[in-house]
Parts: sequence; C-alpha cells; structure tokens
Amino acid sequence: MQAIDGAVERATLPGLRERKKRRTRNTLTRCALELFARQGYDGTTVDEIAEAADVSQRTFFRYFANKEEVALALQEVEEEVAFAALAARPPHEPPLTALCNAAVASGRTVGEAIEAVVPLGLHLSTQRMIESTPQLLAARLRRLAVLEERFAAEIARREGLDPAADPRPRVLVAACSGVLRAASRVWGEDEDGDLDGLLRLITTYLEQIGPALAEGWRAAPAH
Amino acid sequence: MQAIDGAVERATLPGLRERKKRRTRNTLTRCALELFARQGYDGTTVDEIAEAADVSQRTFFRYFANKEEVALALQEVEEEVAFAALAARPPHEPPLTALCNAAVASGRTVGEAIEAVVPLGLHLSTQRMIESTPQLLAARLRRLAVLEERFAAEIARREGLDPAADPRPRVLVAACSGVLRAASRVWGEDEDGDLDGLLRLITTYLEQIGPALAEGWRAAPAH
DNA sequence: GAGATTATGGCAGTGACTGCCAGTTGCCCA
DNA sequence: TGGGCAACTGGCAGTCACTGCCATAATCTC
Repeated sequence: MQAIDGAVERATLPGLRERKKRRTRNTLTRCALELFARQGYDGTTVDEIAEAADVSQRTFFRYFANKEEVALALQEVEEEVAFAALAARPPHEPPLTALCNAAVASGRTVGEAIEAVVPLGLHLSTQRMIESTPQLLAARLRRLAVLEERFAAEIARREGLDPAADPRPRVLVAACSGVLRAASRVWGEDEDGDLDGLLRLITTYLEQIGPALAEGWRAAPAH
Repeated sequence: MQAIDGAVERATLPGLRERKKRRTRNTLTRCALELFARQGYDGTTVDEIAEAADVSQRTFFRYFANKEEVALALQEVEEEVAFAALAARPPHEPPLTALCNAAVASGRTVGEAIEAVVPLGLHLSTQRMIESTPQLLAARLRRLAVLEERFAAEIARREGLDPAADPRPRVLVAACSGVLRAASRVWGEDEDGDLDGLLRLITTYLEQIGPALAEGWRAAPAH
C-alpha cells in the first residue's frame, strides 16, 4: 500500500502528520498575505488570520513565532534558494564572480518555489508592503544580516580562509548585499514584475562597485 | 534676572519648558539603560522605567514612540555626530576618503556627547545588548539603513550627481557601512573600551575593500 | 495677572503573545 | 487491529506594549 502511494506522489516520504503541518503552514501564509494585501499589515489581526485559515489563534503562534514571521515567510524561501545557488557555484570561480552568478541563477529559479505557496503578484505586493512598514523592514534587514554571515562563511570556506581572521569575505558580501538591496528597491518602486529588468539592473549596479571606490568621480562619469 | 542666568548657563536660549523636557528625556534614557543592563531588555517593563524616572507610563510614550526607541536613544546621538562629521569634510576630498575621515573624526568626538547622558561603560554594555537582542538589532539595522540613505544623498550632493540616476553613492556607502558594522562587531566581542583599537580596526578593514573585490584571493593573501 | 498652549496623569480598551491544561489525532508496535 | 505513546490542537486566563480620551496642572505670552 505505502509503496503504491509513494510511487504516485513525489517524495511522500513524510507521513500524513508532516504533510498536514506543511499544508496548514502554507494556508496560514496565504491567508495572511491576502489579508495584508487587502487591509494592510497593522489593519490585520492575528485572530483574523487564524480564523481565515480555520485554526485557533494559539495554533497560529505554534507555526509562527510572531506576526512578522508570517509576513516574511516567503523571504525565508528566497534566502534558502539564494544560498543554495551560491553553494552550487563551481569552486574555481572567484568570489565576486560566484556571488554575481548566484544572484542571477537564484533570480531565475526562485519563482516556482514561491508559486507553490502564493501567486507571484501577491508576493510582489508583499515585498512593497515590507519595504514600507517599519517593523517589517527592520525584521527583514535583520534576517538579511544573518544571511550575510552565512554567505561570508561560505565564501571563506570556498577560499580556504579563516573567517574570523580575514575580513575580506564579510567586506565583499556586505558590499554586494548593499548593492542588491539598492537595486531591488529602485526596481520595486516603479516597474512591476519585469524580472529580467531586475536582473539587468543588478548586473549594472554590481559593475559600479569598482568605480565607486575610485577617486575622481567627477573626472570619470559613471557611464 | 534672566540675563544673569543666561550668562551663567551655556546657551540658555530655550525656556524652562524646553530644558525640563530635555531633562526628563535624559532621565528616562538613563533609568531605562540602567534597568536594561541590570535585568535585561525583555525583563524590564515600561512601567518600571517610568516609575524609576518618576513619570507616568503615559508620559513615557510621549517621549518615546516605543520601548525600542529608548534603548536606541544614544545610537541616534551617534548617528547625528557621524553625519555632521561627513558634512564637515572639505569638498575636495574624494568620496571614500571623506567617509573614512568622517568615521575617524566622529569616533573621536562622540564620547563626550554620550557622557552628557550616561557613563560610557553603560553605553558599551547597551551596545552589546542591542547586538544580542533580535528585536533591538532589527530596529538598529533599520535606523542604519535610513542613515545610509542620508549619507548617500550627501555624497551625491558633494559630487554634484543625481542620486536617483547614479548608483555609485549608494554602492559606496553600502560597502563602507557594511565594513564598519563588521569591524565594530568584531571589536565589541572581545575587547572592552579601547577606542583607539576600534579606530585602527576600522581603518584596516576599510583598506580591505579593494582587495576583496579583486580576483585570485588565494594567490594574493590579505596582508 | 488672565488667557492661550502645552505637558502630564489616569483610565479604559485593543491586540500581540505566553503558560497551562485538557482533548484529539496520527504513529508505531505487539 | 487495537492500544499506548507522542505530537498537534483548542481554549482560557494573564501579562505587557501601546493608544485615545479627558481632566488637571504647569509654562508661556501679552
């Protein structure tokens, strides 16, 4: 019996309990993001989310430590995809090259992981909401800081360095992440949904790191 | 009478009301930081802070929008000092140079501005608390993001650039601020109070930005 | 010194979040 | 296949951050 079921479903390794939990979590996420989009983050109570997902408030807090966390649930997915993309770069690539390629690669694959939970349009409006809600922006920046450390550690590992002694991995990651954030914020302001546009913007921004450190900007304009 | 008082006190331009407000605010800050240091951030309620400062809880929230804000009150002072230091750099200095010099200069002057409110030792322990309390770290990172934008705008102004069109100011500031944060975190972990040590660490870290972007780390070690 | 401003205190109310206990459900093994 | 075990859930009471409202008291202005 189990063998047959396992053949039909993809990776039914986790039991019923596990699947149910994942389903509840996704339902909570979807309900929360829809409510946030419709009536704002502060205008939505946890009770409403729980009711929409047909669970008790107490259960909501067993899935998410706080209200912020459900708003950032998909950002966590993005982070994992991005880190996996870096880990997958061949070891011979220099650090900066590996980071750039990982950024482009994860930008192309992250879509379907998101779509498994909510439509992409809803995710985009959530990102705008995060950027404009102080509490959420703060929580997001902290997550990114943690992610940066993971990236720096991975870079150090690739290059065989001691991450505590050599500041270059952190320095490089800090510079790149700052650039990525600047690019994605500029992109998120006006355009809507043009993924290739974002990737192009990121690439041109990354190319500006070198010139930005040089002296005499006025003599040698950006482009 | 007022003329005599004014001669004794430095800049008594603001009236009694204004001075009283500043004093209440400083008292609240000092009481809060002392309580935080003694019993932790989460272990301290707003009521306790208000009682220690001898005001009502309602009044506390008229001085600080939330509990985080009082914990970060001195960080705000630091931010203003740092920005003023950049604004004071002569216009002929190239951007990166101006940023480095501003960092060093503000590091040397920020001490007394802090001492006017709480002893430096208390401020140091507060910084460690911020770094280790997720909620506070998040709020701090958001403040820094706002500050970065101000820095980028100022750099763009100095160089006569359109900050919306040219990404270099943001890129440069993002890189430097990432480096500063990494340096001050490393410094805050072990040492205690050696300000010159911090300034030296920051300088060496800033010098690593160039090498970090280069290829072939393994061939050309950090130092 | 009277009247306009502004700061303060107290209070009731909302909403996020937690600990606790009881009831239910999926899991595993004899 | 049934029964014991562990994990999941609901409900409730309680704490704490934070807000709106109104009355009172302190400054300021003329």
